[in-house]
Amino acid sequence: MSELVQDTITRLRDSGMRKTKALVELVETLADESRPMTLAELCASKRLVDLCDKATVFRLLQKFADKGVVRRLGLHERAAYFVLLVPGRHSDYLICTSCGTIEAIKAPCPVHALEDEIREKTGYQNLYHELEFFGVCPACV
Amino acid sequence: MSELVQDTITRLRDSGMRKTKALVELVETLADESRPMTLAELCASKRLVDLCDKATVFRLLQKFADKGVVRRLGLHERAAYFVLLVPGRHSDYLICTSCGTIEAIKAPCPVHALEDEIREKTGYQNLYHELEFFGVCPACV
DNA sequence: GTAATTGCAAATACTTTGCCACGTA
DNA sequence: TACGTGGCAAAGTATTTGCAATTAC
Repeated sequence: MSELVQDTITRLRDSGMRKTKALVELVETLADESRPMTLAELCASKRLVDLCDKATVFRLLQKFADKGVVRRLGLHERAAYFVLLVPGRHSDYLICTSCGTIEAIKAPCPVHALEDEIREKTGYQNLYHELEFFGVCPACV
Repeated sequence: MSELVQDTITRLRDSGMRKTKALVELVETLADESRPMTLAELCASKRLVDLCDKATVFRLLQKFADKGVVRRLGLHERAAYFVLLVPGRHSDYLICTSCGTIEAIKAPCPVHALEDEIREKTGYQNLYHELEFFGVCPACV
C-alpha cells in the first residue's frame, strides 16, 4: 500500500470514518489511476466490481468530497452547460461553489502557450481548452 | 439584433438550418448572457419560456454544437468525474473528444499567477481551478 | 453495544427519442 | 409541396435516497 493511500486513509479515519474494505479499495483505485473517473468506471474496476454496490461507492465519494480528499469536477449544477462560441474570442470562467454564479473572466488567458506546446508534442487535433476558477464569492462568505 | 446574433444566424442558415422563431430567440438568449447556461435556465429565460418546448431547445443546442456554434462544456461522458486530491499536487488534463481518454498533463500549470490575481481582485475564498485541453488524439484521427 | 456503513430497490433528475402535426423555403 | 422543425409524452441513463441488515470499533 502506497504512502499516498496510507495517508489518505489516515485523513479519512481522523475525520471520523470507519476503515472498511470498500473504503480502502476505493482509495487504492483512485490512487492507482490518478485521473478523473466516473462512478460507473470506479464500480467496474477490478478492486471494486465484486466488492460492493454502486450506492456504497457513491456515498463514499460524497464523503470523500466533503472532507476534501476527492474533487468532483465540473460546474455547479448536475446539468450540462452550453455556451455560445464567438469567433476569435475565448473566455475563462469564475464560478461560486456556493451559489453557482458563473461570470466570464476579463483577464487575458494565460494558457495559449501551453496549448501550442501540447498541440506540437502530442499530435492532438482541433485542440481547445476550458479553464474554470472555483471559489466562494464575497456574497456567499 | 446585434452583429454577433446576425452573424451566428447566418452561419446556421448557411449550414442548412431554417430560420425559426425558436432558433432566433435561442441565439439571442445565448448572446445576451454570454456565459454557460443549462438547458433548464435557457428554457426558463424570458425569450424562450413561453415560446417553445424543452425538447426543441435541446435539439437546437445539439445542432448548434454539431455546427460549432455552441460548445457543451465538461468532460467526455455525461456522468460526473471524481479525482483524488493529492496534497501539494495539481493536475491539468488532456481529453480526447472522440474516445474519451483522459491523461494528466506533466507540464507546469501556467495559471497560478492568474489565480492569485483573481483571489486578490475578486475576494473569492478557497479558490482553485480546473484546466482541461480537448482534442482528437492521434489514435482517433 | 452502538453508531456508521452497506445492499437493494425505489425515487429523482436530467437527457434523449418517437411520432405525428406544423411551418419554412 | 417537401422536408426540416416543433410539441407532447414516453423512454433512457445517471444520481440520490429510504430502510433494514450488517459491521467496525
